[in-house]
Amino acid sequence: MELELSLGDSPAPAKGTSTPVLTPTCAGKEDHDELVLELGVGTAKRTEQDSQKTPTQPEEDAQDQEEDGEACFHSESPVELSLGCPLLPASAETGSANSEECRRGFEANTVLVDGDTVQGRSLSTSSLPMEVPVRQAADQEAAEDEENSGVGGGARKKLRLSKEQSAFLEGSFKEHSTLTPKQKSDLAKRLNLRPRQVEVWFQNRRARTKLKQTEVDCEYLKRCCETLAQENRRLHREVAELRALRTAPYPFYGHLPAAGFSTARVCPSCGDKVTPRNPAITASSPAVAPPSPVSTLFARPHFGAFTVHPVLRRQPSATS
DNA sequence: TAGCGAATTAACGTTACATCA
DNA sequence: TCTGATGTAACGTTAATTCGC
Repeated sequence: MELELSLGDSPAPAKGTSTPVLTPTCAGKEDHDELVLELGVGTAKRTEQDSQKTPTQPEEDAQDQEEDGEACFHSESPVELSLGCPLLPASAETGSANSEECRRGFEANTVLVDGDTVQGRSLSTSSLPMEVPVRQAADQEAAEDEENSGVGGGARKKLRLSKEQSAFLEGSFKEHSTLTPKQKSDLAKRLNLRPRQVEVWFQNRRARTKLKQTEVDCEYLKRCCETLAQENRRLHREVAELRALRTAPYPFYGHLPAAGFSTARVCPSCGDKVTPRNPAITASSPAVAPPSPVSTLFARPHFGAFTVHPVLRRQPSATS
């Protein structure tokens, strides 16, 4: 017996991977939930030069800031954008108190007026008595690198995004798992991060989502395998039963009701209607074969609400 | 050339456990 | 013996890097 296990279409099979192919569902959702960013701040033009820099290239970091167009995030020039906050009520976008809360959450990378730096760690800024938003932690890092560049300090510092930043990115990710250059730069400005950081976050987030989905698929395949093994055993037993009955003496048929002869069964293997020559089979088992557990298997589970519409997977660059 | 996926590195946080006063 | 503080190894998470396509 040969059983074929199909998990649906696989639009872009991963090369060299043994993991199940991921098939996004709910395609088209993004068509309606596309986060629209209407900003007039700066341009989306941005080179990826910073992707080539190393932690030991502070001067490029500084240059990076200029190229990003948001070189300095000083308190005297806060970025006021009307980007919708997916995790907050609509009023949060209208400059209300909620909007202030939303924005305050992204000022985690702050320095107290007395000069106590927080090194980009997550902290509750609302409890701080007085603070001013300053350069984002990566910028501090660049500054520190500048200081340490001559001392051979090559250890890279890891920024820890604040809860609010992560939450906002999560919300944005739920809207669209990929970014256009404009979305990237807008998000970066909104969250007080570098565009490169936003890009990296989305890359990592996609990888995590895929990993989770792979785990879900793995569990699903295990269950499929178990159920198919059970089905296989059941069919083997049925075959053995049939063989045993075929060798049974002919008068055996006499004990069976006549109705058994007219009842059609469905072959569980091929799906064809079968009129049993040996009605004993029909009598000893339901007229209609019980629903195979296999048939109920293929409602494939999906991890989370993350979906990628094939059309949206590669969004055209806004600058191209 | 930009953008992405995959693999990898490394920083950081958490937890369990051992040790000691 | 119990308890709280301390140190640390192991492990998980995730930002960041690198490379190839």
